[in-house]
Amino acid sequence: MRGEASVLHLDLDAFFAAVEQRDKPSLRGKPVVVGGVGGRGVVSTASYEARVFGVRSAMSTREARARCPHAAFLSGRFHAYRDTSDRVMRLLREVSPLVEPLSLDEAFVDLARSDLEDLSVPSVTAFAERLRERVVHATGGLTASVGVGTSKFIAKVASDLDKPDGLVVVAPGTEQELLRPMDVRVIPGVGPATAERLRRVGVHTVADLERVSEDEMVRLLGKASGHWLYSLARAEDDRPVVAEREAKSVSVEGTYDTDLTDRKLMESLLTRQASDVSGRLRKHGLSGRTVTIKVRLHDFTTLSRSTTLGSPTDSPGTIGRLARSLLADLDTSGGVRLLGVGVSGLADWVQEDLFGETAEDEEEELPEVEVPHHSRRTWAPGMDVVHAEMGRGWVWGSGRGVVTVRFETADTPAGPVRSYSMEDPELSPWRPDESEPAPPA
DNA sequence: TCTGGGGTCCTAGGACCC
DNA sequence: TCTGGGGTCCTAGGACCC
Repeated sequence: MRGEASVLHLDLDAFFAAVEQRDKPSLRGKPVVVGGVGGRGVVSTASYEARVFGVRSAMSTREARARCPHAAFLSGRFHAYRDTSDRVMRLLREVSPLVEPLSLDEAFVDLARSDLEDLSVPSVTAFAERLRERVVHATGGLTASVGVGTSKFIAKVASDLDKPDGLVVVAPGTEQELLRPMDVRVIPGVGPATAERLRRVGVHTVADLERVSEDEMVRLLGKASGHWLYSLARAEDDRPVVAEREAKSVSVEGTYDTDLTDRKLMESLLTRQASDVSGRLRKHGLSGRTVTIKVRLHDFTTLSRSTTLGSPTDSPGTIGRLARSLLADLDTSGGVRLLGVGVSGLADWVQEDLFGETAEDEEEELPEVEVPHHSRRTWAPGMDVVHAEMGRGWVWGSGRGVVTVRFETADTPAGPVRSYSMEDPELSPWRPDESEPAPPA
C-alpha cells in the first residue's frame, strides 16, 4: 500500500457488446448479448440494455434468451475486440510504461511511473478524467470506468463503484472505511466456495473478516488464502504493477452441443486440438513438457490426466499422440460434453532433436476436401450433431460455423479415421424446412 | 438439454533422493 | 523388530478470475 493514490485500474464498459454497438448502429440503445449461441453457450457480455432484463455474464444463453428474447444474440468477433483493446493498451502505455493488462478490457496502470508529478487526489482525478476522454476518442466511442487508489486492490474496487462510465479516486487513508461495509466477495480470491465457508462462521462483510485472527483464517481457508485474506481485509496489498508476465500454459477446449460417445470421434477432436495448441505454441516460440487432457462427462464431472516428457515439445504429432493415449485410460461410456488439450511446463526453447527431424513426429497432412453444397444445408447452428453423406466420407457438424469432416475410406474400412475441421460462416443460418440425409450406420 | 473458454494459483498425496 | 525429515517433482482436483 502506497502513500499516494497512484495505482489506476481501467475497465471498458460491457466491452464486447459495446464494440458491437459501435460497429452496428442498429444495435445502439438495444439489448445485445455476446456469448456462446449454441445449445450450451453462456453469456460473455451483456449490454446495459440487456442487464435491465437480468441478463448477466456467465449465465446460460438459454436463460438469457428466456429473460430477454428480443435481444440481439451474437457469437463475438474477437479480432474486432483485440483490435480495440490494442488501441486502448497503446494509449495507456503512452501514459505510463508500466501497464498490466488483465484481459482484453481491463488493465492496471502505475501512475508513479507516469509523467504526472503531482499525485494528490485532485491532480490524479483530473488526470484520470482526461484519460477516460482519450479512451472514448481512441476507441470510437467506448466508455471506461476507472478507479484509482493506493493499491491494486483498492483501484479495482474503486473502478467498480460507479459503473458504467465512472471515476472513483479513493483518498489515501480512507481505504478501510470504504471496505468495511462491503461484502467479503469484493476481495479478489473470494468466490462462491470461500464466501460460503466464511458465511458459515458468521463472516459476511470485510468488517466481520477483520475480526478473525490470522491463525483462524489459515485454519479455515488454508495457508495461502488465509494469509492473503487476512492482509486484504486490512487493505494491505503490496502487489506491484507488472508489465510482462510469461505464459505458463496453452490450452484449447471445446464443449459440444451433444454429448460425444464415439471414441474415434473424440480422438479426432483431440488430434485437432493438439494441432491448434501446437500452432499457438510455435507462434510464440514456446514448447512445454507436460501434456494434459481435460474431459467433462455428461454429468459435469471434470477429469484431467497429464503426462510429463523429459524434454519440451511443440509437435502436433507428439501432443496429439499423448492426448489420445491419456484418453484411453478414461471411461467415457456415459458421454462427454467437453474435451480439451493443454501444454504446460513451458520453456521458450525447443529441445534440439539429436537425431534430426523424424517424419513420424509430425502429424500427417489432413486431406483438403470440398464440402459439397448438399451437405452444407444440413448443418444447423446450436443443433445436435448432424450427419450428412458425402462421397466416401460423411460430415459431422458441431458448434457454430464449424464442420468436422470425417473419412472412412472404402479401401480401409476398419483403418485409420481422419478428420479435419473447417470454419465456414456461410453455413448459417439453418433452414429447418430442409430434410436431412440419414446418419451413417 | 442448467452450467464457455482461456487462463492462474493452491492443496494434497506419493515418489524419490539425500 | 525400527520407521526421521526436508526438498523437489509429478499428478489430480478445485477455486477463482475475466
